[in-house]
Amino acid sequence: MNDEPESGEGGGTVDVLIPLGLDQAYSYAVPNGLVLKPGDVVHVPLGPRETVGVVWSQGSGRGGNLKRVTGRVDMPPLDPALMKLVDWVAWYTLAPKGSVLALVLRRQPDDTPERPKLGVRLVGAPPARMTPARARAIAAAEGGLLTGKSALAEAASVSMAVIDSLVDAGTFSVEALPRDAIAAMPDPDHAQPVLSEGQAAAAKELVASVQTAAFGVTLLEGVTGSGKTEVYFEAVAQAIRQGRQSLILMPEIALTAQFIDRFEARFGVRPGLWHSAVTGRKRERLQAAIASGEARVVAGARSALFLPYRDLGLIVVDEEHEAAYKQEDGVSYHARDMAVVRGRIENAPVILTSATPSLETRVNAERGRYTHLKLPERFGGRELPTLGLVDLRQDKPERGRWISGALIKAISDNLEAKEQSLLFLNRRGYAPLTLCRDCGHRFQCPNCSAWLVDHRFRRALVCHHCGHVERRPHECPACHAAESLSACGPGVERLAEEVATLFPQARGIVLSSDFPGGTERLKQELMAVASGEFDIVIGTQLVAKGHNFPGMTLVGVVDADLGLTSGDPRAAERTFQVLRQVTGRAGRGERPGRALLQTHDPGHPVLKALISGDPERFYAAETASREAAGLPPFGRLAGLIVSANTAAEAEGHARALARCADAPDGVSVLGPAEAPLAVLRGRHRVRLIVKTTREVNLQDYLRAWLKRGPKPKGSVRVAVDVDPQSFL
DNA sequence: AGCACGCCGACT
DNA sequence: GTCGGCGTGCTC
Repeated sequence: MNDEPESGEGGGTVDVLIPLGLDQAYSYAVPNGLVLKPGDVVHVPLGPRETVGVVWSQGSGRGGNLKRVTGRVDMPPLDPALMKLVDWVAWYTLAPKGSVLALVLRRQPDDTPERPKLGVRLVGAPPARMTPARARAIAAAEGGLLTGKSALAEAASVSMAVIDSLVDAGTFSVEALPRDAIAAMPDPDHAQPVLSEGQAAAAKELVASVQTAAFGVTLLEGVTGSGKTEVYFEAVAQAIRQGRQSLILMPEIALTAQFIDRFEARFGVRPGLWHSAVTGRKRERLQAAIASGEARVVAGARSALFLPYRDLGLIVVDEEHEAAYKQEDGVSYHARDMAVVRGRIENAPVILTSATPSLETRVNAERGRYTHLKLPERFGGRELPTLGLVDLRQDKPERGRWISGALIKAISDNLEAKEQSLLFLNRRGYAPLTLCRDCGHRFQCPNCSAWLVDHRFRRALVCHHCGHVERRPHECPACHAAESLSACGPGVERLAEEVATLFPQARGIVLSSDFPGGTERLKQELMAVASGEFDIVIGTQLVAKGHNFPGMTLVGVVDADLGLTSGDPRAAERTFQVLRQVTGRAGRGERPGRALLQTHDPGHPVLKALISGDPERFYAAETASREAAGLPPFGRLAGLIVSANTAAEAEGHARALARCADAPDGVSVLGPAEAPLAVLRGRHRVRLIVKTTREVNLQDYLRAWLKRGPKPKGSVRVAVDVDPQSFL
């Protein structure tokens, strides 16, 4: 029966990939009686211990004295499509194959036995001694239904002790609650959505793409409130009708109760939820349900991409432009791109949704590789806010002030009308720079080249790059002049000071990621803002997305130029996206909204595109400016990260890489001069932008380069801005 | 991922 | 003189 009679091992040999940082599968002998095929999960000896691994191929074994496979693991085998995905992602990200396999195999260190949740049921006579609390508990359990113990206690507003006493009295029986269904069957016809004409047309196209069951990517573009979710739900419904699975990828923070409610309203059940907070047995059960095909719809963060779906019929990437899709530690990949690749491998249509599509996605849409569907209007007749620029050269705030006359007027009007205002400034702390008026000394981070940000509430100087914190001194450390330190520029804390001076009667709040009291308090405050408890919100990026503020009718962007001048090739794009998001916060309730953006450069193409309301204009402007700067077009970029211990070392590596990369035709490095030096936790990382033409396979080139050197001392990683479509 | 080996800083 | 820091290398 065996093809390899020469080996003493009747089963021949297999190459086993181990989920560790190994790029090559190791060969093992297969003991007699064991039949293994690619995809099988096995136990193998590795050095002094045992590990799991996956049979990657039949033996190309090196004959001789191989260790033997210990045995098969009782687990469904990896299907060929998933193996292909692992191979592809490893090749593309330059990560060892084993590291990518680890994303798929994710062994949860979890031995917690499943603790059945206990419920109680009203079965017996009331107890001899009745008390008001007992009566309430019995009333709440009326009907003889099995109710969760703690839920019942809460419903009757009694303590658990009361329930327990009733159990002892024989009034209640204790039974195990049925395990909550991890993946109930969604009903595609549970609730028919009401779609506008435009939405229905887009939905029809998406449904058709699911019906053909062929790979294809559709960009579904529409502003917040245009009903993107309802539209792609129709594609999900179609996949359910066909008995196939759907994956909805979303940024972790987007997996909110709000989304789940909408899903439940449409399909009658909750989707399978996959994110970092789902752990233990629940995670295991969901994984099993996904592998068996029982879980029809999975909504998950980026790691859901590597789950073993049995029959994937649709992938949705919600908010495709979100930076959260980038994984930068370990295997660095962009989940949106890998989703497209998985769709191709599984032959499933892919839907990307966004209000502000990323440039690479726009490029793909423009080149016709993606179908582009637009939902132009806000649903329900709600108007988009009107946007206006304030020219700070004309309307100049006083020295040490940052709010222009026009914006002050707008805020006062809003206060008078009892409507909320949002002041957006993407800068935490009090002031971004502190200097000595006497000697000109500037406070700089000892690790990085960045200025230290004054956090006055915390009485500290903080580096926003590496997290370095020092006390804010009273005298200049260079010239020892007393009381000479001066804050330069505004942060949200300083802005709050100005707001308090200008509008002493207004109720204001500062919302930023260093909100005192942590995330929980922050959530509470967001709710408080939504219910109208504050008049003026001063916030960073944090307020740009997420919570809806129905009473917010004015958004003032304090410094719209911030982020337009940085050396980062994606800075303009990010600025455009965040400004579009934050200005879109105005007028989400009953009343129409408006936004004022303060700028020193009203003619800036990014701002003009923003004001026009047409994102295509931003894309056109960016393309033109990149061309003018001699930068390669988007879609052909790779970021290369080189780590080193000193700035000089990093610089040297960068040069070596640049020289090396210049060798083949079509690959070049936009040298270290253009690569901003960033320092992370005391370790310098140089990011190089490598450009390639489509004729040259950058991945293969870099892989070859890594093998033959000159090898830099630090680690080298390839970031994930390359466009995988070029290689599909 | 573990685990060994190996090379420089502060201690019994 | 050693203990121990973690950088680098190896596991069929």
